[in-house]
Amino acid sequence: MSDPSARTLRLLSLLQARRYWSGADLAGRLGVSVRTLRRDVDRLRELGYPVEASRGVDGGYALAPGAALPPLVLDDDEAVALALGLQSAAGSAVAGMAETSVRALAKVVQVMPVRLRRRVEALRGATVSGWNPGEVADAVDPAVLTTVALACRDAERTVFGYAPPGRARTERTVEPHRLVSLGRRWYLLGWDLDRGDWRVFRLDRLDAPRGTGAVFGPRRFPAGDPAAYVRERIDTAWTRYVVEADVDAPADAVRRRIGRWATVVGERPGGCRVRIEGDDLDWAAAALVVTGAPFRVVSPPEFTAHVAALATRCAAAAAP
Amino acid sequence: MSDPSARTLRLLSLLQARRYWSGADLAGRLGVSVRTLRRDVDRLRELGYPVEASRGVDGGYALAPGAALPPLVLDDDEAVALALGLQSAAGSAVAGMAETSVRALAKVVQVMPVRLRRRVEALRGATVSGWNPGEVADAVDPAVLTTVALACRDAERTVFGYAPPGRARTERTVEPHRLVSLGRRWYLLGWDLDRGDWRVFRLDRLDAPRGTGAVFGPRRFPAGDPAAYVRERIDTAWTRYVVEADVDAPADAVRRRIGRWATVVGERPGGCRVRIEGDDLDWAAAALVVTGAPFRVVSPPEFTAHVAALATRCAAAAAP
DNA sequence: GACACAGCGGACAGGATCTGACCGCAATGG
DNA sequence: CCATTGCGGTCAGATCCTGTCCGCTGTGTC
Repeated sequence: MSDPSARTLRLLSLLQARRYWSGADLAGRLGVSVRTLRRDVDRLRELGYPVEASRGVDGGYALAPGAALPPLVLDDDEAVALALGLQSAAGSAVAGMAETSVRALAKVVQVMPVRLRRRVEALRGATVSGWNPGEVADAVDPAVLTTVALACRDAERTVFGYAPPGRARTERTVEPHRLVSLGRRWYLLGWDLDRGDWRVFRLDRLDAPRGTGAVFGPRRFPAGDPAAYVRERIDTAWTRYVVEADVDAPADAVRRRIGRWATVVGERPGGCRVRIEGDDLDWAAAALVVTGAPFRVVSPPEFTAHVAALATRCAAAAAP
Repeated sequence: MSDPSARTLRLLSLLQARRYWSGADLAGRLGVSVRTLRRDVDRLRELGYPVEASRGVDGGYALAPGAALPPLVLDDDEAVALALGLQSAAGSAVAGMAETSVRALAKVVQVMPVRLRRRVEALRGATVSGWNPGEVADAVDPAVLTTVALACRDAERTVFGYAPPGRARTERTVEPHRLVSLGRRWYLLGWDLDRGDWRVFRLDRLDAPRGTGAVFGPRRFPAGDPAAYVRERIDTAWTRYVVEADVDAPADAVRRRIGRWATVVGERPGGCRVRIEGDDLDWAAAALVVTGAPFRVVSPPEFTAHVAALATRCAAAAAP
């Protein structure tokens, strides 16, 4: 361990693996004298990573939170957990969070050893995403997601198969521009080389993407905000409904149980009104079932009919 | 940028920020000659990070997956996404995944700048966890989780408030030993200094934990496997039920929609039998509702009654 | 097949850096 | 008051690092 730069990296990882280190310990681990260790610590501090030192008996060093996040040194298990966590965060509904998660995920996956990638694949089967179950069928393969994200970041020409609804699968060659997450779907905005025009692709209809290795120069996207462009272009025909219902349970309790899917829009003693938006009436009904409380449908009429049908369905299910 | 170790770190981060770099670009960014850049690249390779180089026109450098994950250099947004992702992964049901996620999360949080930590806090409110809603009330505060995880890792004596069910909150001083995740609850196994014995604490009943700074020597846990010990000690009295039902929908479709909560235990043409385990009958009923298909309750009798009640509840809800 | 491009790596010399040793000093806690 | 532990100055010698120069080797294009 003679090389200073290797040692600096190693020191950083040691300081992340355990909080408190005595100077002698660290010096021993790095195979240098304490004096040199002190110099290394100084170097880290100059690089902006605040290493705190305490003197006296039980003194030692600890890496404190600083202005910037230091390079994270993670072991195998942690890396796998991270990849899985980011995958689930990629399905998050928070604006902007999904894109960022995918970016980070792509970064990690790019340099992740193959054996770890295999572990992630294997575990992904076991950990189903927490998405609205009605949408799981449309879920994007994380491998596709990260491949495309990397291609966007690196401006790398990409080939993939694409199957528009009702039409045959074709091969496309595209200069990927931006990934856009709308609702719970992912879209790729890119310049279609075969068509010679900007196109929007739904990621769940896209398969086997691979970079060609060819890097393209920056092509200006003319239409301003990519997200807005995608929003205009996509098929907004799928039924979108807004369900409202009165629930005979305190707003707090309701929020606790179904706050993820519903918003409380009105409150009264012992009850509240909730609104559920989505594109699956069964799901809305299920949410109201989970409250465990009596409720009354306010709107829309289709939902009233749906719940009535559900009543007979349940009655039949409980019949001997 | 004269210091080699700073430069090495920076090179690593550049290689993570973009995939392909030409030698000249990298040298320019680092403020050194191409020759020195080559030497730096060699250094990285010696450290075990496989930097691939390609020659000829459009040649350049790229960081490839190697034997070990290189230190990850993340920007602010990515770090926040990572923390949120790991938080949700900490609620994952996959064995062992939860513990690892928490460990990684603790590692990140320890060195995360305060401003980022605040952003994570703020966003956590917005992104509700994907847990079984029936359990959200028992959710552990991630701050508590990470603090305790760090204390375990660093063998740091810890003080916290603890409120056993039905008894008053008391202050405890503990040498934390292991975090155990069982079902969807978290437990801390530790040596209670006041009681002079090993104790198990439920993390959702624990508040305001803080390290005392005192590091304790390794105290051997005598009873073998901590997880088994905790499993024995905890209150297993909460009702646990197993619901089975026949659903008139193909197994594939059912799995796609409610695979997260139910397992398909039998298959027949056009239908299948599912099993749902948990501690909330409403939740099981909701899962069946989400299938959108007719079903029949097989067992247990309580559930038949529950579904019958649900039928009347729905009928009432749909009544004008 | 010739050519340009871009990475590879040897050699070299001057200068900068790094290291361990030794020193006294400054907090800290018992 | 004392042991412990980190801090930082100084020094000398060894080491390294850097830019320059050069010829070589793949790669893709014309």
